[in-house]
Amino acid sequence: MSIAYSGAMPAPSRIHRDQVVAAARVLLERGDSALTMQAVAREVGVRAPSLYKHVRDRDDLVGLIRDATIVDLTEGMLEIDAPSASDRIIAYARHVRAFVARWPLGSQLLFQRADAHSTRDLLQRAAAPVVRTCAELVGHPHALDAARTLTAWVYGFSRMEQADAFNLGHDTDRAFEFGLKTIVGTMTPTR
Amino acid sequence: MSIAYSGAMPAPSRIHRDQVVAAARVLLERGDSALTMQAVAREVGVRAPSLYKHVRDRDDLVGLIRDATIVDLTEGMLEIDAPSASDRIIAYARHVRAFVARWPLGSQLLFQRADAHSTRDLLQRAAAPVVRTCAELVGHPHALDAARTLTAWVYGFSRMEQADAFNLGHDTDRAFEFGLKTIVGTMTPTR
DNA sequence: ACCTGAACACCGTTCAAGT
DNA sequence: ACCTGAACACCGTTCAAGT
Repeated sequence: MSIAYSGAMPAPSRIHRDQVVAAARVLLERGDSALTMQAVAREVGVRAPSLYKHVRDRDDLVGLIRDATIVDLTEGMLEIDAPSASDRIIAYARHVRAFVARWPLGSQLLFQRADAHSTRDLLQRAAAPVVRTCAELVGHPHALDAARTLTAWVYGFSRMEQADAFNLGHDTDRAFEFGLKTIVGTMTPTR
Repeated sequence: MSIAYSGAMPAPSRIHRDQVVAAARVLLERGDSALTMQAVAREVGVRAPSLYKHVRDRDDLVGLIRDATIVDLTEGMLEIDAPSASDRIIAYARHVRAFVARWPLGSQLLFQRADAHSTRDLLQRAAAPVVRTCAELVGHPHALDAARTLTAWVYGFSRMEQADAFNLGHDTDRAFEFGLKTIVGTMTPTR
């Protein structure tokens, strides 16, 4: 045997917090009431009380889901690399829409009141690529305002779409592209 | 005594469903976990089991909160009456923002998945004034698209604001007016 | 015909006891 | 040092018994 091992050695953790959070994210998508500590525990092959070695309580777990969701979204944003700034903005918006469609419940946590400083940092990091690209398009003085306008719209639209509000159902893609063109149009004056 | 009364007469309901829902709306704003059947019951002066004469279960109650919230929002919209169409659009947007600020948790229900047909109808009725005014501004072909773009933005912005996301804190009013001017600007070409 | 106490199921959480 | 069964508190919900 390659590694010295003693039977009296403390038991190494069989699970990692990331696995817990990942399992919880999936369960949440089956509805808020599906996210029970027992279900999460079963999913990671352990009993419910063991989870409290990795998360403080259920609220803490939900907070961790939120953080993981923001990080996941950010990673997708960072993979986007289009030549022109306006193409990049468009790609960002489409990515957010697809992300919300993939994690409808999880993405609802994004803009839930967040007191935790760390969460606010993560949100800021997620927004950075959009703000940067907006700066290229409209200059620094209005970059932040423009980025917020785009973000608010794309988030709101995606949420409405998931809720199937306003009978958006019929032609969602067309409706999305209309709004996108409208918003991006204000950043790229015809020349 | 003015009304004939018999002691054997069935007891008339001491509470009305509207009171239950109204109490529940207020409790929800203290956090989702504050909305317990017992708390609602206490608020209307009754015991928890009695509530089941008026609502099917807790999920049903939340659905009723959502519906009442939409109706409340709609009533506020209908009170708005500005001379010019663009002034009305601006007033609608500001009203939504103020409404979300007043009912942050309740308004989160607005764009939660709704299967109930009645809820979809209520949402449509809430949107009607905005759609109508957009038609005045941009003509019928794009009225729906324009209304959706505005609605998505104002809802998204308000939600971000309530979440205190992106450190919006500093100058929210200015940020809101910037976005509003941007969106309304696309509906009222400078002439 | 509404209201209630008692009872039950289920979930979050703690903790002493295992390994 | 992690894991677990047992136990407890709390909440949603049902129901038989009151009026």
